[in-house]
Amino acid sequence: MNAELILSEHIAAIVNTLYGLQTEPQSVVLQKTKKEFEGDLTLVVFPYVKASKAGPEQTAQQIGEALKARCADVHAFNVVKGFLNISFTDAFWLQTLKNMAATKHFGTKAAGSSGKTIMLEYSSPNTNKPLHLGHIRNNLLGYSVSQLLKTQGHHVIKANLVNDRGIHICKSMLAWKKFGNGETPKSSGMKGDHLVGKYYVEFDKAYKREIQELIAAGQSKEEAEKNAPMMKETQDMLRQWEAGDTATIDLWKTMNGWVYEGFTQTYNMLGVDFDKMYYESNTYLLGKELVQDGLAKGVFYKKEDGSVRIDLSKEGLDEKVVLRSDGTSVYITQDLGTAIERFKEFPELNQLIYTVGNEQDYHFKVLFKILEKLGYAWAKECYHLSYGMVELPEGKMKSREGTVVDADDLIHVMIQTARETTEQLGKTEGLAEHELQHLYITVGLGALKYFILKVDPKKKMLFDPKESIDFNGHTGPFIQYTHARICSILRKAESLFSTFEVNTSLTLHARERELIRSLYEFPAVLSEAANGYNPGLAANYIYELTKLFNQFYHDCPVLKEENEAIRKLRLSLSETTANVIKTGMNTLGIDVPERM
RNA sequence: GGUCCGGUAGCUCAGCUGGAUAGAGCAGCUGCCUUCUAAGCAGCAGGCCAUUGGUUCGAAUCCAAUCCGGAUCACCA
Repeated sequence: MNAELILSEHIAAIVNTLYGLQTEPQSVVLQKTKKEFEGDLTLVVFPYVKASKAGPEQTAQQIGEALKARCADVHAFNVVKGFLNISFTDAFWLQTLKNMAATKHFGTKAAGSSGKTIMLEYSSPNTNKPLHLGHIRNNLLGYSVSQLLKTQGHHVIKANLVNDRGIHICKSMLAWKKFGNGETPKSSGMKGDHLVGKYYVEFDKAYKREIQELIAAGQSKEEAEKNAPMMKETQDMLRQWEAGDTATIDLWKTMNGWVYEGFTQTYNMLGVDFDKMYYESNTYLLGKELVQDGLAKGVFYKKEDGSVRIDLSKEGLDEKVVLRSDGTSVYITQDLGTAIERFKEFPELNQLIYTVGNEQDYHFKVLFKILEKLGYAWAKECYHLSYGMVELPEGKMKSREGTVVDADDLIHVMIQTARETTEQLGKTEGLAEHELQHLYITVGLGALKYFILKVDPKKKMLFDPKESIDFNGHTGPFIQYTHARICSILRKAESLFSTFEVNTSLTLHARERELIRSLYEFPAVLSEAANGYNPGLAANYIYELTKLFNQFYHDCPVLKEENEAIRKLRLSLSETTANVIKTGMNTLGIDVPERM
């Protein structure tokens, strides 16, 4: 029942007999007919004019006539220049709708049906400061891609590798010890991650003061940065941590605990979750033994200074250190170790995806190349889901300059705006208080998530805090609103009519046909979005579909339609549209309300 | 400097495996609520697809060069 498949088989056969070609059906290129022309699918006939020894119009005419003669689903065709526009019969589209309406979870493949297991790592925050807008993009993207992969029948393990150790955490710890006076989230009323973030800023202030003093005392900037007591103490603290000093470890656990409580709240608001938590404090030593392995295999080599390196200059990359001269490992060593560990832990793993910003493109190139050189066959199944930075009108967000857009603040503003808008419109009488609260969250976050996910992940995106995120037009709430409208019809219809059946001998209204055609594309869109790791494709499709529904809604009465068969068709069409909107938005992690 | 990514309406973005007159939304202007939710629908206006050359029946799309912006090239993570 696939429109493209039907046509391409017939067309291949036609051009082969007519023009003596040997065209495969797969190589017949069809495209959606442009809106301003009559038709469903369009064949560009230029590739065949040489063989047909006729002009483009004539060739198109010939193919069109042959097609209509041999394919019962083809209703009509027209030729514009070299373009053959083909229309299917209404019966074909009605049958298509009937099938879609009868398919449970239309557009998605059954869970686990692909037999593929994919680990997708995302979020991976540092525990020294709260989440900001950049993390939001990461979280939403990672979660959405995991949802998209699931629609293709893959088993997905969502993983979060928390960077819970290192010099930056020690900075917050040191500042808290020095200036904190025992402050806790409880005593301050602050969310734990924000409290720890506050001391990270405190550290920076104190550190900068010390540097200024040392410079004033005659040291160079570099010397001052190295010699500042705050920095020395932090490094001491890191050493104590690594040595397992009880007091340091206790403080570390306490403060990380605060951060986790805060993160959990933010994750819950964003509606993202994880199947597997990893902590760098457990994994940072991984990968060291691998260095021996790499040396033995001749992949790595040891320099005179004792450091171990790999030369990737032949691959167009540089020389990369994998073990410092003091024998400690660097970031990439850990990453090598954890990757290998994960394939050991999950032998069924087919793919490993890292959701990390494009500033680390180079890092992942090197990482995957080293894994390949070490002889791991799965190295080619590692993928860097790289995304662009979120920028402000002034440029990049800089935490030190206080220009970051805080995740919790932004979420709060979105929910607040959703409340104000909803109250202004006043369409929610009868909803209980907890339902209203839920609605504000759904709409506020719907706006935020859609705003971020509709943009191609690869591209950097701009966020202007002065212009709040819209609720009209190409937005999440527009789509949610349409869904609520459909639900309203369906609620009323339920009490009136029992079944929404499709009579395939009806004549379609142009709006109906457009809508069915759009619904029909849904499975292909989901698979394309999943294969390209691009939620933006799904987001833009849902918007197009929603716009079409609103036109249909405007032009075609549903409940008020007097012809029963047409009314039932429209109800079925409405219901299928609502399902597709819901399923589609679900891949974006966006909930759709039944009333708003 | 090497490598990589990007440059489409005033603004934010689609379109990029070559196809018809380059699309949306916002902002601006104009209509449409006694009729299934106006968070909607319809319309007007807005463009040298950074520039130049090439490939061909055809280029926003592919190639090259140039200009502009960003990232990266740590014994940081």
